[in-house]
Amino acid sequence: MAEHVTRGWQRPSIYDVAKLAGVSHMTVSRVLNDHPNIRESTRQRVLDAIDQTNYTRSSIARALATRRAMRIGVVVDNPLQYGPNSTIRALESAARDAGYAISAFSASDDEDLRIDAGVDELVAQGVDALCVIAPRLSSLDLLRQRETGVPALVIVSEPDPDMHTAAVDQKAGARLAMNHLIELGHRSIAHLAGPLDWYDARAREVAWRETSAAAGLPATEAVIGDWSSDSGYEFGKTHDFGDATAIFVANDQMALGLIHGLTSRGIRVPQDISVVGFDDLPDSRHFLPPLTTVRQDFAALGVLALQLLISAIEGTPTPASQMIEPRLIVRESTAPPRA
Amino acid sequence: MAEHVTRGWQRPSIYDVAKLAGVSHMTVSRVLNDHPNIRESTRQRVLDAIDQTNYTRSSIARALATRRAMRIGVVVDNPLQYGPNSTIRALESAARDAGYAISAFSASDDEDLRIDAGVDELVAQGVDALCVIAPRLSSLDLLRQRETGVPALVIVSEPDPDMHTAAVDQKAGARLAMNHLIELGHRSIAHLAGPLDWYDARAREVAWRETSAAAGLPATEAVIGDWSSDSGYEFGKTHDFGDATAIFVANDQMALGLIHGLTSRGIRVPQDISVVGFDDLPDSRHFLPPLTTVRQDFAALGVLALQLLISAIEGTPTPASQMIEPRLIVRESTAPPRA
DNA sequence: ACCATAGGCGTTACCGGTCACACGGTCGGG
DNA sequence: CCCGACCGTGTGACCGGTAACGCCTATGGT
Repeated sequence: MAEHVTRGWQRPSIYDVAKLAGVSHMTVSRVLNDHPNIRESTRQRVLDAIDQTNYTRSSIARALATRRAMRIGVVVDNPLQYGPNSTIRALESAARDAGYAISAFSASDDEDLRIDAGVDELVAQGVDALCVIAPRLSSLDLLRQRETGVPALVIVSEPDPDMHTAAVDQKAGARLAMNHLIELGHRSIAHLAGPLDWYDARAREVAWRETSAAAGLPATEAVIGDWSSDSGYEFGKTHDFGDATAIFVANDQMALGLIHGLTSRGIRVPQDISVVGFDDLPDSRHFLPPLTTVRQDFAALGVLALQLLISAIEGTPTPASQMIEPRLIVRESTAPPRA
Repeated sequence: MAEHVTRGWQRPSIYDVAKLAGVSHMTVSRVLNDHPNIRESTRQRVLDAIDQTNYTRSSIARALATRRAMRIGVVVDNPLQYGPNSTIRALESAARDAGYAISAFSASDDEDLRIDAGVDELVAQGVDALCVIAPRLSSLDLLRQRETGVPALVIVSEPDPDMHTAAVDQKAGARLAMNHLIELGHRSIAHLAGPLDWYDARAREVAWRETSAAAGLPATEAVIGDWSSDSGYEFGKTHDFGDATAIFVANDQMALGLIHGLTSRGIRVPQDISVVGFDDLPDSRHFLPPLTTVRQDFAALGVLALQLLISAIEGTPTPASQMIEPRLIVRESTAPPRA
C-alpha cells in the first residue's frame, strides 16, 4: 500500500492527481465539478487517481479562487440559553444540507465581544453572509451603521425596513398565552418580562399589554427580570403581584425560578396563581407543576433563515421578512382562578 | 469621501494598499506582520493607506499561503445539552483569545451525522486541529481508525494511550456525590445512570459502584436513562428503588424528571429520599427542592483544551492527558435518611 | 580606502484551486 | 470538399496573501 509521497508530506493537490492520471490539472478540476464534455474513460482514470491518492479538495483554495467561502457567520447573544442555541443548531443543520459551513461568534456585554465586534471578526474570516440571533435594541443600531459588504439576516420578530428579518412571531406567541389565561377566566394578569432592551422581551411585553387592554383587564406595570431563573426566583419570593391571579412570564427559566420563589412563601401554582412561560424547554414538562408554555419551532426557523440567507447571497429577490407561528402547550401550571 | 474603486468593487487587497502607499505589496505584508526592519516613515504611510482603503486582510488567502487555517474543528455529540454546549462556548472563547476560530459539527445518531462524518467534514474544511466532545464508546473507535493528518484532542475523562485527552474528572465528581450521601448516613444508594455507551455515564456508574463497595454498602444494579428529564420522570414514577434512601443521578436533567416522578407518587425529596445530580445547570438551584449536584468548571476545561490543542498544532511536547477537578454543590435535595 | 554587514525594500515563486481562452480533431451541412 | 461548430483537453493568468532571495545603500571596523 505505497503512499504517493509528494513534497515532504502534504495533502495531495489536484496536480498530484493529475500527474497520476496522466492528464492536466484542469481536467481533474472539471471532473471534480461535474463538467460535461469529459470523456467517460478519462473521467474514470481521474476518479481512480483521486481515491488512490486519497485526495480531498482544499476548500480554502477553492474559497480564494471562487470568492465564495461557503460559510455563513452567526453572531449570537447568550448562546448558553436554550432558544439561541437551538436556533444555531437548526441553522447549522440546514446550512450543512446546502453545503455551507457556519462560524459562530458568541456576543456578550463585554466590550470587545459586542455584536459589532462579532460582525467584524466574521467578515474578516471571510463569510458569505451574516445572521444575527437574538439581538438587543442596541445591537441593531450597531448593525445598521456597519457597512459590511456581505448580506445579513437578523433574527428578530419586528420587521425592519432596512434589513432582512426572520423569526418566530413573538407577539402571536404572547397572545396565545394571554388568551389561554383569559379563557380560563383570569381578570388580572401580571407579566414578568425579560430585559426590555431585548427585542423579544419587548415584543412579548407589548403583546401582553395590548391583549390585556383589548380584554378590558386592568393595566399594570410589568416587572422586569434578566431571563435567568435567579431573577424569577427573586420576584417570586418578594414581589407583590397585587390582585393578579395569573402571571405571564417571558421565558421558562424565569418561570421556573418564579414558581420556586412563590412556593417558598406558600403560594401554590396553579391553585393560588397560574403561571405560563415561553420557550418550552425540553425540561419544562417536568417542572413542578409541569409548565404551560409557548413553543417555538426552531428547526423551522433555521430552515427559513437559511433559505433567506442563500437567496440573499445569490442575489435573488427575497421577501424582506418572514414569520414562524408559535404554538401553545397547555400543562398543569395554569388553572381557572379561585372563585 | 471618494472610495478607492478597484476592479468592479471588491474588498481592497494588499496591492491596492501598496499602490496607494507607493510601496511594494511585500512591504505592506511586512507591516501587517510586524516585521522589524521597516522604516518608521514608510510604516506610517502604509498604515495610513490601510485605513484609508479600509483594508482588512483576507484570512482565506492567508490560510492558503501559510498552510495554517487558524481554525479548530469541534465535533460535539448532543450540543443542545448544557455540558457540551458550555464546553464549546468555553473553547470558542479561549480560541478567540489565541487568534483561532472554531468550526462546530453537531453529531447525532443519524447515519451521516456520526462522529467520523464530522471529522471528515471538518478536515475537508481545512482545520488545524480537531476536538471531539462528549463521545460515546463507539465514537472513539471510529476516531481511532481515522487517520486524519491533523492533531486531535478528545474530551473524555478516561486517559487513552492512543490520543490526547482532557476532561473534568468524572470519577472524582461521582465520588464527591457519593461521599456526601454516605456522610449524611445513607446506607443504600441507588444510581440512575446515563446511557452506558457514553464515557461519562460509564465513569460515573463505575465510581458509584466502587464507592458503594468501598463503604460496604449493598451492591445493586444501576438503572439506565437517556440523559433526558423524560427518562428520569419515567423511573421516578414507576421504578422500585428498593430500600435505597438516596439516589445518585448521572445528570441534573434526569434528576429533575426523577423528582417530578417521585413527587407524583407521593414520595418526597429529600424527606423520603435524597437526590443528587451532576452538572449544576444554572437552573438547578431553583428546582423544587433546589438540587444538590456536582459542578463542572467548563471554562477551565475550555482553556485547558485549547492549550493542549495549540501545543499539538505547534508540535511542542504535551502531556497526553489532563484533568479538571469538579466541585460538590450542596443544596436541599439531600438530607440524612429517616431514622 | 575597502570590504563586510546589516537595514530597507523589491522581485519572483509559490499555496491549490478556478476561469478564460486556445487548440486539434471529428462531424455535419452547404 | 471546405468550413464552421462542437467536443475534449491543455495553457496560462489570477484569487490575495507569504516566503525566499537579491539588490542597493549606509555604516563601521581595519
